Amino acid sequence: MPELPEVETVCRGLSQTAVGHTIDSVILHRATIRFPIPTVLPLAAAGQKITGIERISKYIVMHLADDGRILIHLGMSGRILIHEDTPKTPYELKKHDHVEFLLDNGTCLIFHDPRRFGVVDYISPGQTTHKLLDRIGLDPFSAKLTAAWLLNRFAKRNVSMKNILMDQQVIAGLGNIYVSEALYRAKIWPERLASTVTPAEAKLLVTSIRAVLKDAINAGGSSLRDYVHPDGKLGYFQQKLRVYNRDNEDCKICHTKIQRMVQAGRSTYACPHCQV
DNA sequence: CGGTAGACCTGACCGC
DNA sequence: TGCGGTCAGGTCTACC
Repeated sequence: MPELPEVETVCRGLSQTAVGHTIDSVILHRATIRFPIPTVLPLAAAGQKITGIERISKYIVMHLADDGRILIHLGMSGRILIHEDTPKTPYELKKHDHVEFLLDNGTCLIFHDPRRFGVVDYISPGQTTHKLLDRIGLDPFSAKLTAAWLLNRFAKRNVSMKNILMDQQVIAGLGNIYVSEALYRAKIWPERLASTVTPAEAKLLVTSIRAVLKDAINAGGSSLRDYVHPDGKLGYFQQKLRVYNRDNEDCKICHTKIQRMVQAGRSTYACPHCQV
């Protein structure tokens, strides 16, 4: 369930359970995901203490004591399961458990990804660039993200608001759910061209994006358990969604029917009355 | 360069 | 119960 709030929730869970502990071993059960998982990962990571967990947009970065890093992206269906291993309750490997990280405190971290759109990569200590990290845009919570910055990026862009907000090279972290939610709060119709956005709209959009993500992170905090005992479904913030997946249901503000449309092959939801 | 389909995968669900 | 179609939280790559 990975957009930025879910990734943030995973990172907070990992910070609590994994930071300060040493990786005893890494087991690759299936290295053929979106990109092949480097075969050096187990050797490079074994014996390394995890010194920190960082979220970079939707990427999870696990910092190691020797300044190496493990990079994880959850794709569409990825999860990180945290299992407290004891001699009596060893972790039972399940289908689509592709990587196991065994820590010295008995914790077992499992990268689980049925659709295999996710990424697990190893960045060695000296490596300063990365194909995937180098191209991502501003974090939504970055102070650099202002209405003026957005207007500049939106200028003469001949794409819909939905699609430009999905573009991770502009703002990195929004996904299909929260783009609809942010545009609803900002009262902007998803098919509007980016170049037509006004300064006032851009200002409201910035606050809307942050508010939506913050709300979801707060709700996601209570769904941390899902990553320990995953049940495989949408988290608690599903109830908090105002337009996403609410096709033909009433707008919570004006009671107009929420409309579903398809943009770039993905569902978008919006209120035809509140959003212009 | 900007913009857009297609590609990669599995699983859940729905109508027949 | 089975089968085919559709849809799903992402984003890279190839092509106009």
